[in-house]
Amino acid sequence: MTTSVNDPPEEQFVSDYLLYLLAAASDGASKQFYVEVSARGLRVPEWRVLACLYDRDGEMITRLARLSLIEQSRLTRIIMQMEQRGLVQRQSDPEDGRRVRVYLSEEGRATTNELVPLGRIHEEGLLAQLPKAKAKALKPMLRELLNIIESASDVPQN
Amino acid sequence: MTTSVNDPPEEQFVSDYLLYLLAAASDGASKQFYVEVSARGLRVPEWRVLACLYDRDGEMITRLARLSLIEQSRLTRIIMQMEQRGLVQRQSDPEDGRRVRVYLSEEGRATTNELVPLGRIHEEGLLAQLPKAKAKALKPMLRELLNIIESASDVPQN
DNA sequence: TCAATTAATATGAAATATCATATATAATCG
DNA sequence: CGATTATATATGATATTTCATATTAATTGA
Repeated sequence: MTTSVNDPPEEQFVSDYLLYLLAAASDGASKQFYVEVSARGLRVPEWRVLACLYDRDGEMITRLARLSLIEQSRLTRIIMQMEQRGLVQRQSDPEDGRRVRVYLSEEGRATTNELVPLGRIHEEGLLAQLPKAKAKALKPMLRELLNIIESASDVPQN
Repeated sequence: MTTSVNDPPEEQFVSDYLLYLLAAASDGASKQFYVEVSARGLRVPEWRVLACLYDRDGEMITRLARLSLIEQSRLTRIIMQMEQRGLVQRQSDPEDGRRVRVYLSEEGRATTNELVPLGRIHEEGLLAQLPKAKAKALKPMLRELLNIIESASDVPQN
């Protein structure tokens, strides 16, 4: 197998680099689902917050930040915006006045209840295009990788 | 197995959501490698650009943007900064005056030549913590997923 | 109990990103 | 050819993000 001098140079690194594959897959998948997210006037970080609250309504800012992969001071401002738009309500924790707990509003819950199933459908749609065995193996593998990564930085997450 | 009323509520969605697993793994892995990146005065997007140029020195802005997962106007400004700092040089394509081709400078190449092997080592370190079979399967699986994602939006990438 | 320390969130100021669109060049086609 | 359309990059204006640190509340331990 020969290579013409005018062919694009072979990629040696990026396209086979784990961190690239992860970033590209994450980015691409997220852009796909952005169709649904943006149709509801949201951006991806806001959707992530809603998804976290779907699982843990009333969670505090710091933990939401960890779960949603958003830096704390940024999340604080995102939550403030979301409160203005009526998607969530903030309430300081009576047991620890430092904490601000974030709750879905009616509207926020309605939107979330729409998006979560759509997210599952989107995911199924992606996995359905993989051979069955691989589709079954992908998420457990990512979870295992994630455990490895998290145990390295050993901040006992959330 | 019972659940105390005071246990944190079970996560139902996020921690098992493909897009979360991808984002969290990507984010976490990238943060790990950021130790090396920041030690060289770079941020992650700049490192991504260097890595792309490692494979394709002289690539044009638009394609670099696709490869490095950075929006074009943002990349334009990043490249300008990197040129100021002496990491790359811009040169307009003699065959197509609209194109700006980006080349590694000596210094840029030196830094890249340090980081690429470190990236490989980091990757190996991560994969080494997975059972062998899974370590072997992970990247091909991600590549397959990425193909699916890219073929969906069918902009014949780069 | 009251310093001192730790933890949670907010905020100011600067840097960066985003979105739409301008500009410049190239390609197409009547 | 010359007009029209398409492509590549840059830029302006605004919004967002970041980083360091301020503020407020809780915890610890002398």
